[in-house]
Parts: sequence; structure tokens; C-alpha cells
Amino acid sequence: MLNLPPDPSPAEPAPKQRVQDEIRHDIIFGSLQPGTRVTEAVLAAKYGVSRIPVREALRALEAEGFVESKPYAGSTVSEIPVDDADDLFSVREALEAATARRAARRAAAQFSAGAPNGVWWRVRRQLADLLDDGDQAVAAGNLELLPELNIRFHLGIAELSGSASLTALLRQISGKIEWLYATDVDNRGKQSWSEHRLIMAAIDAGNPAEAERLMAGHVHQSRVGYLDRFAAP
Amino acid sequence: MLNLPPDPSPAEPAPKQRVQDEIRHDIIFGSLQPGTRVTEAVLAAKYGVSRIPVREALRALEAEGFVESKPYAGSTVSEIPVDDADDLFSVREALEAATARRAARRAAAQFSAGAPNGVWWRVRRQLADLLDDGDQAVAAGNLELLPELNIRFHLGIAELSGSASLTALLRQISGKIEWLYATDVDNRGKQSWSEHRLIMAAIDAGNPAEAERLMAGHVHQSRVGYLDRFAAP
DNA sequence: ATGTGACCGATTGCATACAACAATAAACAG
DNA sequence: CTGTTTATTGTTGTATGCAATCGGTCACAT
Repeated sequence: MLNLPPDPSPAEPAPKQRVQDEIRHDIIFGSLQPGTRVTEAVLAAKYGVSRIPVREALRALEAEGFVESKPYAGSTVSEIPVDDADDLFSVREALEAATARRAARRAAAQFSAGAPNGVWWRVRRQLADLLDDGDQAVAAGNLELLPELNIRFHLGIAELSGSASLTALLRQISGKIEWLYATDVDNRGKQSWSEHRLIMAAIDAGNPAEAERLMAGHVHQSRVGYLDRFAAP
Repeated sequence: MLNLPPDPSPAEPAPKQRVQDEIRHDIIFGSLQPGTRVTEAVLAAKYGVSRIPVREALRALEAEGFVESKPYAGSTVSEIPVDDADDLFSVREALEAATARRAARRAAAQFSAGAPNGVWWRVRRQLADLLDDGDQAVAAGNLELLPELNIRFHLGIAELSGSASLTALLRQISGKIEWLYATDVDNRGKQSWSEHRLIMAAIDAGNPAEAERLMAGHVHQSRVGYLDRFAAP
């Protein structure tokens, strides 16, 4: 049998992962405001676990830039990086251009290899579903679903690039971008989403230059849109 | 008295930090080769501490991309990201251009503020010492000191930019670059180092455009030099 | 009144102990 | 002999307890 197992059960995530995701969510969506002191003990009580998983979650969130810690002195929620927005977007442009270019290069090799197995194809199929879900959300007017789908799309492209380094960098930047957008509603909505299929097509066509060009423009528009709405002078 | 305390004693770092730095060093300089399985217990014995500090160090190194872990299954040393080199350099160009630009912008504000206190001035003074040390090393022919000084210079500029997000990103990329360069000797040595003073001068002059231009060129030359020597076709 | 020093509570850092899970190897049916 | 199930071992995940350190507060001298 060559069938891939049906994407093994999501199951319930490990406590540490769950706690980490919950705290990050609370930070991004404002129930934990910047400057708030977060202590391991109270978080442990809040989530019904010991201090250890909380501790690990805080360390991970520190690496992601959501909290800052000083030895023996505790942790506080970081400031929203609004001043860094423009620079983060400029780095993101270079970064995602690279992931799209690489993804297209790899696509050619994968298609010529024949058998649609392996991790590349699994991710590619997930992206196909993702694009469908997004189109459906747009058609139904559920634009509030788009930010989440959007991030997953871009991270998916990074995975297709096959570079763990670039994927990790994008994950870090995406967290910040999501934070910046948390108070936003539109995010260019439909227009932005429709561009995703064009990028995907360029990758499937094994055209690195075109994939890079489309992705760079896509991200650049996102940057311009953000600055227009927020840093409006 | 307004004198800053003479940069409080370095003291000896906390066990976790020490272990983390040691493991990373062993990975970068080859005594822990890619693919090696690393278990918490043996590392704990090796460094004479409990599993907990080792565990935290491994998690941090995972976030930095030096090891990969799967739940309940252990950790292994990552592969050296040679395939990602060119893309990492391209992201680094955008990233460091941004830090230099910001640093120059902030410099103007700091100089006009008057009193040479605060964290900005402390970092600026450390950079002055760093530049002197580097010149001395070049004059004495101790080129093997340059890679370390080089990284500290670039991270210092990032700190001057005042953006924690950008500094964290650069720290992550720098680790990978250092890894790539570990087998190298030259790193353009003298020529590259002399450019640092030009960049610093542009920042001190409060000239963002010039600082960005010089830094971008500096990093680009580093990229070209690397590709010439390693990815030589 | 103000600056300076030593104490005390709060919080993290680390060590030990136990539980949960994955991977490998062995036993067994076909 | 091959494929599958089961046992065992090794490793990580989590809980609890104690030691180290920080931040603030209060007394106190100037």
C-alpha cells in the first residue's frame, strides 16, 4: 500500500503547546496587554498545569518576541512593534520572494520525479484545500477568516521551499505581522486573496522568476495597504 | 553622580546560558556533527548540571535552528544550511539595510538630546571599543579574531536601531551565517573590516540614506565573497 | 527632607522523582 | 521466510520541593 495515512489525527496538543498558543493568542488579541507582568505561578493555575510547561511556553514566546524576561525578575508582555512595521515588511518582502523562488525551483524537480508522495505533495495538497477554503470564505462574506488562512498560505509556501531556515524566519515575522493586524479588519480582503492562486500557479509551473515577482508584489501591496491605513501621515 | 557604573561585572553566566553557548559552539565548530543524536541526560552529565538547564538550552537552540526535536523522540543536530546560504544572505541584506537606516535616524535624535547617557550611548561606546579592537587585530595579523568581532559589530548596529524585532531576526540569521563561515578562514578580512568605520561614521552623521547604502554594499560584498569561494561552479 | 543601607517577600532557577510516549527488538501467526 | 503484534527499553514530558536572586520597603544617619 502506498496510501498516505489520512493525515494522522490532529488529536489534542501537548499541554505545553496548548498553553503557548493560548498565551500568544491572548497577547495578540489584547486580553494580555503590553507591559503586563506574567508570572509562571498564576499562569500555571490559570491553565491547570504545573509551572514547567508554562515556563517552556514563556521561553518560546520570548524567542518569538512576545514577552521579555530578566533572570529571577520575571517576564512582561512586549510592546506591539508598531514602529518596526515598515522595516518588518521590507524584510518580509525579501524573505517571501526567496521562499516563492525556491518553491518554484523545487516544484519542477518534484513534478518530474513522478510519484506524488512525500512531504512536498502533502503540503501542496493542504495548500489546495486552503485556497478552496479561502475562496469559499470570500464568497460567503466571512472575511474574518482570511487573516488566519492568509498566514497559513504563506507558511505553506515557505514549507514548499524546503528551507527550514527561511520557514523559521517567516514564522517569526508572521507572528509580529499578525500582532500588527490584530486591530485591523480588512487586510485588502478579496483582492489580496485572489492573488494567491496566481502565485500558486507560477510555482506549479516551475517558474521561479514569475513566482518571485508575483510574491514580491503581493507582499509589497500588503505593506502599502498597512501603511496607508495606520501610519497615515 | 551621573557616571554609569563601569559596565557591571560580567560575572559568570547562569548555567543554562553557559550550557547553551557551549552546545552551540560545539555545533558550529564541528565537534557535534549534523545528524548526531543529543539526549538531555548525557549532556547533563557532560556539563555537570541537571536535565532542566540542558532542556531549556536545547529548546532555545531549536528556536535558533541548530537542533530539531520531536516530542518524546529526542533531538538531533540540524544540517548545515548550505543550500540556504544565498537566500539567507539576500534576507540579511534587507535586514541590515533596515538596521543601519534606523540607527542613523536614531543617532540624530540622540545627539541632539544632549546628555550622553542611556542605553544608546553605552552601546555606541562598546562599538567604539570594538572597532579599535578590530583594527588592532588586523594590525597584529590576528585575523582569526575578526569573525567574532564582526558579528558583534553588526549586532551592535542592530541594537542602535532600537528595534527588538530586527535585532532578534539578525541574531537568528547571524547564527546561521557563523555556521556557514565556520569552515572558512578569510571572510575578506582587512578590507571588510575597514568598511565598518565608514558605516559607523554615516550613522554618527545621522545620514540614514548613506548608512543604508554602505551597509547594503558591505553585506552584498560578503555574500558575493562567500558564493565565490564556496558555491564556485 | 533626603539619600543610603540592610532586611523581607515574591519569583524565578535548578534538582529530583515519576508518568507518558516513541522506537526498537523480540515473539508469533501465516 | 514475511508480516504483524506485543513486550521492553530508552527518552522525553510533567510535577513537586528547595535554593538563589531580585525589587521594594523600612529604618536610620546625615
